[in-house]
Parts: sequence; C-alpha cells; structure tokens
Amino acid sequence: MELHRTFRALADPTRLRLLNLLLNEPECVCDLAAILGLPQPLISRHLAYLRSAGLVRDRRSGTRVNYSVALDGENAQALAIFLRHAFQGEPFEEDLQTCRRQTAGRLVVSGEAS
Amino acid sequence: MELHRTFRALADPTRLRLLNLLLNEPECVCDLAAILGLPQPLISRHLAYLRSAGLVRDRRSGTRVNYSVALDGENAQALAIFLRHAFQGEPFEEDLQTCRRQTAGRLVVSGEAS
DNA sequence: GCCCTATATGTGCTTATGCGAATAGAGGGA
DNA sequence: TCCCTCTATTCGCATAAGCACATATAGGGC
Repeated sequence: MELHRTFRALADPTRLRLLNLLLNEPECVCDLAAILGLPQPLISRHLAYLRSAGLVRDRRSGTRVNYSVALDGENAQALAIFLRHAFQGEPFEEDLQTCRRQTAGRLVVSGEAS
Repeated sequence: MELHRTFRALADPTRLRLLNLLLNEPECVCDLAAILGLPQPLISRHLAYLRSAGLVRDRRSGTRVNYSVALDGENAQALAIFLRHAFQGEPFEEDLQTCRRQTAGRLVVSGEAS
C-alpha cells in the first residue's frame, strides 16, 4: 500500500471516528453504526475502505463481522502512537463514552448485569 | 485544524514528496519544482495546500519564497516521527538524491565550488 | 425450506480534488 | 519606468469521494 493511500483512508471524519473506537476495542458493524448514529451501509463502506488500506481487519463471527485495528509493523506502530495522541478531544472522547453507555445497556438488556 | 484535514493534506503523492524534501531542509518553490520535475504552478498549489493545513510555513526572501515544515506541537512531533519512518524507499530517497545533486550543481555554476 | 438479523454492494447524484494552461502579482536591477 | 525572475491564482475539465436509498448476500434458528 502506498503511503498516500494510507493517508487518504484517514482523511475522513467518519473513518477516524471508527478507528478511534476500534483502537479502544474490536466492534461489529451494527454496534459501530449504533454508536455513531449513522446508517449501516455507510459504516460498512467506510470499514471496507479502511480494510483495503490495511488499517483494519475483519473476522466473521456468526452473522456478525468484527473489525479490529491492524497496526502491526514498525511504521504502523508509529502511526498508532500519533493517532492515540490525535484522538483527544471531540468527537473522539464523546464516541468512547457513547460506546461504554451502549455496551452497559446491552449487558442489562441481555440480563448479564444486576 | 481538524484532524481529517491534516490527513487530507497528506493524501497526495506530490505533497508527500514535498514534505519529504522539506523535512530534510527548507527549499524555495523553484528548487522544489526543479527537483521533482513538475510545473511551478502545481508545486505552488500543493505548498499552499500544505500551508493551509498548517504543515509548512513560508517565508519570503527577495523574489523567492522559502518553505519549511511546521511540525512543532506535541501531536505534530508524533506525526513527524511517523513521517520519517514512512519516508523510506521510493520515491522519497531518490528525491533526496536529486536534491543533493542539484544543490551541488548550483554551487558549481555559481562558482562556489572547486 | 422460510424467515429474521447482520452485512455488503449497486445506483445515481452532488461535491471535492487534481491537473494543465494561461495569466496575474511581487520583487529586484538597470 | 521597463524588464526579468519567481511565485500565486484563475479557469475549465476530468476524475474521485461521499452519501442516501434500494437491494443483494450470508448465517442461524425454526
């Protein structure tokens, strides 16, 4: 993958929000769509874009597909460090809050809490 | 500047080549155009793009305008580290070679060598 | 097989981007 | 002032991106 394509994959606010969430923990498409409040096809397309840039991985689990970041090499590690720095402030921290709220909600609904 | 705009500025091969050269040392527009073998208006436009993204600075000196990288803050430092990693291989190293050759040539022409 | 949920893709539209070519503007020397 | 060099901007066009909407595909439970 050429360098400018990596940056192009990062040059979109929605994709950055997705990476921010995935840098926290792997998520499936439907959860990501719910957290960001955006349509599922939009999320799916952006994830495909990130995947084709080699920034995330997908792994099917039943009907769901879990995505996780794929920043392994030496270069990718340097990029991950920059991203963690850059993902401070809004909307990134707010998205993580929403993620935690919705995870908690799902646990309650499915009876895993209380 | 929002994060995705920074990445958008980096999402172009010519702008990356320019940043690679400027990360080595400041250069004026005409030298950059000569090193990359690209039209001057094109270089000027890309530099304006990088400047509006806060990645480079310009400083007029006579009829020339010297550009230099502007990666000062903490985030920017993390980005600079990643870029130095990423600017290995082609065409970046080749551009640095061309830069050195042309600088040497200018010194000879202007009688500063031998 | 049928149905339901989750995910991916096709279509059409609007907007943004990158480029060449021409031109405008700025600065210095005679 | 005139001219020359260096730099920036405008215009027109071709291509790419992002989105909403509709639809196709995949997997699991019955």
